[in-house]
Amino acid sequence: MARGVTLKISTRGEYGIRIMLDLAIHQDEGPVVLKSIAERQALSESYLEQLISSLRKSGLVIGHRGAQGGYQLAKDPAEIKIGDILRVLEGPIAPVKCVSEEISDNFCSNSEKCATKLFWERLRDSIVSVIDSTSLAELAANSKKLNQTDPMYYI
Amino acid sequence: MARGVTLKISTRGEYGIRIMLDLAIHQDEGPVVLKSIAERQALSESYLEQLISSLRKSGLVIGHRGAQGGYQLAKDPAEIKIGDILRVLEGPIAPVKCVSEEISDNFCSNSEKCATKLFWERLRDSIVSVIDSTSLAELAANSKKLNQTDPMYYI
DNA sequence: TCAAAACAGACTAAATTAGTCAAGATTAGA
DNA sequence: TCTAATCTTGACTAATTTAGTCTGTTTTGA
Repeated sequence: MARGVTLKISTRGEYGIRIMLDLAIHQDEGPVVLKSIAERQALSESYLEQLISSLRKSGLVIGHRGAQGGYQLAKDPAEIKIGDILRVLEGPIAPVKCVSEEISDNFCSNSEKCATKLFWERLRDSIVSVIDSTSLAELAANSKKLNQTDPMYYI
Repeated sequence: MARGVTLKISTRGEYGIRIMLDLAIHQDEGPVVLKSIAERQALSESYLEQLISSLRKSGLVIGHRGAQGGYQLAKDPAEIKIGDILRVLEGPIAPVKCVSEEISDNFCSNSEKCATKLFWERLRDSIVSVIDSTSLAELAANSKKLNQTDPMYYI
């Protein structure tokens, strides 16, 4: 059986980060229209609409309707962590459900005597520390450094 | 939309670890029949057959056929890392495919100029360091410590 | 020989993923 | 005020993956 890949995220999180990074890079150009993001990233505008809708409802971006409208980051890129984006688009971080970040509904009666639970918690904490210590501002700075001679930046 | 959970593994990996831990704990009782593992863990024997088949083909366990048969670990539990089990049952570690542990088929032409790739690599390495630094022997020792007064151990 | 066990692999239902599509609401500017 | 640009909502769908089930075959110790 051709298996996939372990501990992966879906396109929601992956594309969501690209949307946010695009907004961070074009921050001082006024509202950015979704169509231009979709074109730069070569992704479906309809799909991105779905994703940015979640980002807006969660307060990470602001939408301006009507002509001359578009989207903007709601906060300073330094204040937005990659973990924030992933949690909005993919849910709480948890390699297995018994160590979810959200309050559990004690479905597992053996929690206190569970040896693997300690392991899963260790893994979760390691993931959390990486995604919550990286900000959009860092990624944007990296992107500029990598592409400073290039008219078109890549994400 | 009710979303799931970020960076999770499937039941293949989760149950696979429980199988292996069960085998480690019952190591000196001779071959362990799958049925008894299925009963202790309250999981479907048919499904576990599928999983242990992969574990056997990959050389992590040995199967003894016929009457008085069963399964045994192929190596010392201290030599078996959790990462070995996860890779067999779930595939290579990769939060997104462009940073898969396996050789990539350069599907992404922008790799060198990709700011997010550096981030994904950091996340992958952090995950890998946790799963490859924990052995079955450690989990088994933990389990014994947590359940030493209990006639039935829990995993 | 026979019962207990591993082994093989086709099959399936449900859930998730990765979108598409159509219709409406809001606003800036002519 | 009109209208084009843009956001916003949400129902819908095809493909894939997950999480198993089921039926049978082979091997082996007693």
